[in-house]
Amino acid sequence: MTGKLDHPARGIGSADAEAASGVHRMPVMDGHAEHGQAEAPVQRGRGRTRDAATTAAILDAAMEQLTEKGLAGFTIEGLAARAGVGKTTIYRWWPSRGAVALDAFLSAVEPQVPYPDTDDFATALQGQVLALVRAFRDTPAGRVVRAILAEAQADRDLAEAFRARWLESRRATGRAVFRKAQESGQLRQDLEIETAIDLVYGAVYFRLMTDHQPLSDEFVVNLTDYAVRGLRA
Amino acid sequence: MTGKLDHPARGIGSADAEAASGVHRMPVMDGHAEHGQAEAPVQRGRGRTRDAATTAAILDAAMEQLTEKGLAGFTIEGLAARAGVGKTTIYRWWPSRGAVALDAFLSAVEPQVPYPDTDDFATALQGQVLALVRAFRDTPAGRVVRAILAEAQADRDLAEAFRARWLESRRATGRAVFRKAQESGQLRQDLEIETAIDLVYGAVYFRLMTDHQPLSDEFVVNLTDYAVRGLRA
Amino acid sequence: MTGKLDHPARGIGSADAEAASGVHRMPVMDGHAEHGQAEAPVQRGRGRTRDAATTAAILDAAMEQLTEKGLAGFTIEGLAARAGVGKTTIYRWWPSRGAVALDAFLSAVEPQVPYPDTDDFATALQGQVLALVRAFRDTPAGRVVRAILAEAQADRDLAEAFRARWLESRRATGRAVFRKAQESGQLRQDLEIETAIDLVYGAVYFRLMTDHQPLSDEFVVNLTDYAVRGLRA
Amino acid sequence: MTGKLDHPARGIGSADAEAASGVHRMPVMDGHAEHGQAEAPVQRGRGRTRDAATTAAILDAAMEQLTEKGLAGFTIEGLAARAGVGKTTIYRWWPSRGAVALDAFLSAVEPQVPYPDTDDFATALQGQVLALVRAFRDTPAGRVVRAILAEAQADRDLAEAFRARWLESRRATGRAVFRKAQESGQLRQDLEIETAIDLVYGAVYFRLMTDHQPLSDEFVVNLTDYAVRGLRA
DNA sequence: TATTAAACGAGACGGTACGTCTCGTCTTCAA
DNA sequence: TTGAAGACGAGACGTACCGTCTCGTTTAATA
Repeated sequence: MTGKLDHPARGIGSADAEAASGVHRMPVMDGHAEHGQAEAPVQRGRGRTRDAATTAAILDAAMEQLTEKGLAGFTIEGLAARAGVGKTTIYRWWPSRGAVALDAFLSAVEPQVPYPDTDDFATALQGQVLALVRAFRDTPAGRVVRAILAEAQADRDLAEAFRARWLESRRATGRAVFRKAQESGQLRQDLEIETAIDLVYGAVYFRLMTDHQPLSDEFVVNLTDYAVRGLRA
Repeated sequence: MTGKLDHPARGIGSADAEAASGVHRMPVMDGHAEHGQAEAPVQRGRGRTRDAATTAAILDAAMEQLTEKGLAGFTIEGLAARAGVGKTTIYRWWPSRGAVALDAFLSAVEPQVPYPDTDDFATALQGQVLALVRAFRDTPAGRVVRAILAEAQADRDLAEAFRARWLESRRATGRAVFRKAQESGQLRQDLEIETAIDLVYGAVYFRLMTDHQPLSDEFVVNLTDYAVRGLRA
Repeated sequence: MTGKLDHPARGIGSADAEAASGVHRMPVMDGHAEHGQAEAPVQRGRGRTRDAATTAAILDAAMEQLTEKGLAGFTIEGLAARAGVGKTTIYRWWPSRGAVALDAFLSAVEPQVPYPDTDDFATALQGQVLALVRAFRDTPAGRVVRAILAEAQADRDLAEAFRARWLESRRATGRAVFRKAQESGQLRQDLEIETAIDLVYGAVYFRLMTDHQPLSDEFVVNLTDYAVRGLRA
Repeated sequence: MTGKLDHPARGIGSADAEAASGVHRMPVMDGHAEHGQAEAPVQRGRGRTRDAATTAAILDAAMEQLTEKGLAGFTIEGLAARAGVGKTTIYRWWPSRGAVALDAFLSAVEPQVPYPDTDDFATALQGQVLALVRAFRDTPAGRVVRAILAEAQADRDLAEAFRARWLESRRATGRAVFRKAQESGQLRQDLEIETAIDLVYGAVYFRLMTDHQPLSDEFVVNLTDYAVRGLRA
């Protein structure tokens, strides 16, 4: 939790602890949200319990809406209509459209994206970048990330949440790979790892956002080749 | 002109010819707009002529508004009020708020940004990246570019215009430097230049957009160091 | 309902049935609207119910605005501001400013306007015309009717609504008086009643609209005198 | 001239003198405007003289526009476009759209509408009312008068001009007929003539404005019949 | 015959109001 | 208490015209 938001189960935040444990807790319901760890539905008080189907409908509708209509057509009102849900229900659980988009994105994409387990740094890096680029290029994920990043430029909470729940979660994994390669002598000892990571991924996000050149496989091959040469011992 | 917009002097576009010639024609008036080449104010028919002061007031107000209020507070209505101008006048010349932002940005930033003229590639690159990073970090330019890029995610025309009038215009210069270094043997012969450029600048724009790490001078030093190593012969 | 408007409670229409029963159903809420007959608030589904205070505020503000500023100053925007209400709320219930004016007028004037109960036709007629003329001359009603009639020249729905809800409702009463006088031998048997009514009231509305001569009591006396002579057996 | 308007040849006004002489001076150009009396074009200074064709084009376009599009579609901007004329030219000669409409109406309708010259009052009256009703019913005149009257509800100058240049001009003729009939004993001696005129014409304008019953020939026959009975000695 | 001032077309300009859209909040009823 | 429905105040959107103001061009009386 960022602590800035007063609602008990709001859809933005939950970064620090998760980053450390590598586990991600979704604000969405069971089944959709849980990954590797049991979690009680937190039953408070008496009233009607939260409807898992409703939450799922909202997140699914969000992905569809974003994919079909793009950022401009992604409104809370339209989302509510598409999901067959009251606006109140959305506002009860998420503070903004960006927060919904982020949750929808994470719940859809997170399950994917493995990390090739190789000892060869070059192979591992290329494999991972290729997986990311293909997700951005061939699935709705690209469109959605663009939307979230755009939205985040005017929404500090969303920016922070995206950083913590997507970027940092992936960087953590990446960082480990870089460190292992450093220890095994494949990368130079004095490497500034954050900059090194940006060297590779910055280019990917840059093409995603500006689209000035395609996110081709060839691009990934060249990019990782140049990067590995630049970072090795 | 992109040819997609029917208005003779609309604020987005003017890409193709300019990219080729390296000359940029602003939709704004003389003085503001001209760079190195005489240009007729394009007298069309009779009517009252466009008011240079008004255009300037709008662009100035746009920079102020964006800097102070950010993307969220940058509305056509607010801009008109601040510039002391009718909304109609803005819509007459620009198709969207993004287009105004782009023109305002270019007319404010373009005059700056030199290119260090050195034969040493590493020095030249570092110098230029440093200049860009400092502009993004220490002037309103960074905020404005973020706003434009965000806006461009939902506005294809703006995306195209930003690409053509800012990115491409700068890449053209950069490309020349990369090629010269290639010819002098400082860079490998089979270099895929577009990817190489992204290797460097992608990281800069990534940090600009996500803000996960600061755009420090040290970052630039490391970044260009790694890149140069990765790209050399 | 005229059936031309798709909204369940739109401010124009509701003519036919009402004319027949002499009962008028306002689109406004209870208290304001009901006249002599119980009526369910038409509960549709769940959502928040219409706010009677808001409706009243709008109609009151409409009367004030029309009275003070006249037709030219009677804008939806100004009305919303004066009533402390969002424009949306007005557009939700009325299709045009004319419709608001009509409702405001009817809800303000309807409660008044008795009909002298006499067996003498001449007396009854003069009494009623005098009441109408005095309302037009001495209360805001005149100004408002002029505005509505003006607006109706370019708005067929409003014209129809004004006809049905004001004119026809009053003609129905008048027609009865004329018929009774006809049966008691005070008026000629072959009287074309519609024309007869226009003979009297046409002159009143004519002076209201053109103001070429004052709507004086003396005018009413002469007018009804001439008319009674012209229509008697 | 009303004296309220400062422009030398403005399209509203010219009431008093004309009413007295029965002659109507149009602010429009020769040929179109003059009726029975020579009039100097009032040449002031040297410049280019007013273009009769332009004026005619504007008035013709005004009639067409009003007839086709109605009051709502009758805008200065649209009129200028249709007439192939600059807005300035219209504003130079008329203070408002109502003024143009009035001039257009008068220049189109005035030439018509004779007055049957009979000694029998009933015949004369019926003849004239019939002519007016047919003009309102079967020509664009009706539509245009409705537009002008509507506009006049929010434009005192137009109201005054309409009264003086159309209503009063016709009443003057009518008054003479009523007086002659009074002298010849066909109408009662103590007749209040203004009211008497309204008795007849009020009904016509009422039906024109409200359209609650058709402006049929039969209506005219009954109307004048009842009126004549009511006014005779 | 050249001058010159008004008329004229075009259209830029600061405004106002339009009617629509979406926001985020609030209120009501049903589950 | 959740959730769907939807009323509500707020305010920006992009458009249409308003009436005023330059512009450059045309036209005809005047000097």
